[in-house]
Amino acid sequence: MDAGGKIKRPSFGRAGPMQLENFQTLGLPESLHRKTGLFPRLLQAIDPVADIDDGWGSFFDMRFGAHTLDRLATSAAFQVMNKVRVRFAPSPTGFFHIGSARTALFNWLYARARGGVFILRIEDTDRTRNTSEALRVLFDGMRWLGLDWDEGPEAGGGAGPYFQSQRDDFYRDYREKLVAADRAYEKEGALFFRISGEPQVIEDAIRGRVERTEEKDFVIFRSDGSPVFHFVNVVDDIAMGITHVIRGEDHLSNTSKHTELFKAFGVEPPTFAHIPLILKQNGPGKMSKRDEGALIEDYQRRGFLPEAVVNYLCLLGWSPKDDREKMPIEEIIRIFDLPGINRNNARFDERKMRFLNAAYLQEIAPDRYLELARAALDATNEDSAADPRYREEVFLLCREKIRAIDELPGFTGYFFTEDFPIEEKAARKILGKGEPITRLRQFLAAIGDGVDFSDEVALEAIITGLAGTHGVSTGEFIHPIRLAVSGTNVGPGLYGLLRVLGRDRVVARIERFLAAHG
RNA sequence: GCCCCCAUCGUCUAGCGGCUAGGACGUAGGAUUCUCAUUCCUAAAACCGGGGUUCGAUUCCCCGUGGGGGUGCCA
Repeated sequence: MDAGGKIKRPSFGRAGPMQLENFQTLGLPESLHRKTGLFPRLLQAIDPVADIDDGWGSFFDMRFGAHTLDRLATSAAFQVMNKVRVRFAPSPTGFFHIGSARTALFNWLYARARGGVFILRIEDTDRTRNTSEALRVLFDGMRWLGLDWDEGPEAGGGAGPYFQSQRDDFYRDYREKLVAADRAYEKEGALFFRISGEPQVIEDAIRGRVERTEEKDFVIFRSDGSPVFHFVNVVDDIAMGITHVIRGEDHLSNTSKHTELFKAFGVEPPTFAHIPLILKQNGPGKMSKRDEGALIEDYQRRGFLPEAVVNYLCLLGWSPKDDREKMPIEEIIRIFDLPGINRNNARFDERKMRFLNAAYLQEIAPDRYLELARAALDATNEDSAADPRYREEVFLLCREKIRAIDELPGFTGYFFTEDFPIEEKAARKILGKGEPITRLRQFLAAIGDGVDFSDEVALEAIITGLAGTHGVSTGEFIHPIRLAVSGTNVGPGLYGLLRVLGRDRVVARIERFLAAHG
């Protein structure tokens, strides 16, 4: 301990195991160090960057009987003592930006990882646009991603109201405190905050120590009487008992204003964690609303799977450190922590998100997939007249080919019309070698005597039988058949394709093809 | 201009003094003798530069450079 009666914060490194010397710095019995595998988790469960004051001594003096430290870290009593309260505080703009979504996600993850409380607070001061519509976009997006909030609009909670537009009483009270303490003064109609001018040191959970000195007094109430962001943000965080402020790095430079305010109110600032920004896919700068792929509702509309979007967003600035990428959210919650977040900005890459989406898409329940597929095709109206059962067969068949639902319409065209084009390039490639016309005739002849088209195995047997009989590869049959029935050389496996199209379509299409090309 | 943050393949990342610098997306070949946008294998592909510290730096420090952010009576 130093003269101030406080133990200096030990340097744990970033989520690494705790060193013996740090251990000793905390004044803990050396024997406990043998449980070193448990300590990092315990310490992180408490707070990776909190000031270690003498509360620690008494904490460790408490006896938890036979409880291991591991159990202690997750015990109900411990959780209550150290309840994490985080908030996501968006301004309803009518869009749900992907960067905002990730900020919400990291807050939510942290709350869930610590058994804490996730609060949604709406920063709707000086709003003029259609707020209810903007709120709907936000709530829909949050719920779609699975980011449920414990306190906030439509959820209640004891620290409300959760709309800044309804918190004028708080702002007035806190304003009075500053005026009474001579920390605020009026000038040109606006109310200015009188800074201390002291260097503001923040121990960022991600970046470590950051020091910045605020140099000018700043406005906290406009001349029209309305409070500005810095003020309401801090007041609400105090009033709502926020313990950890997890937000974008674009706020890092503002944090010195905020710590000035916290201190002016006599409140110890919360732990800050400034997460890196998401940069646009192409070109310089952070992603903005105008950029391609910037909006959550866009992915929702295009039929992306929320678990894939969430998984991808987790990987943008955070990693499990062990090469895993596709992970269930429960597992991410289990190992998520603040120091594990990167410090550098990350460029958004829709291709990788698409890759993850494909992986999830192949494993979701058929009913869920079909629902998404129907919605996507309803938009094109291409298949409106088709039999519902047939539609489902088509969608299921094409699932393996697509990475996201928005690619589905590109695969289904020829299933729903007899007037599909024969791709010139594919035709040239396939008709140019072997004896495709002969093979088609042989195939027609072979299926003439009652092959069961609902049986892919039987269909395969026909083709392999024909290939064997005529001494050619199965491809000699497969490629021309695919071309004749679909007009292209790419698509689902042939036997499934034939099964779904059914005998009537297949025969008619091949005959028509022969008439045109034979 | 001033202030703050950051820096490993094209992209997302692992690495916390000694490694053939690992994985993933994407890309290029090949395989699965059915295409392919699936799967599998292989390949190309990175430590921004310069000084230190050290027996030894991708790793620690400093300076550049580059990128990002802030600097509103926006949030």
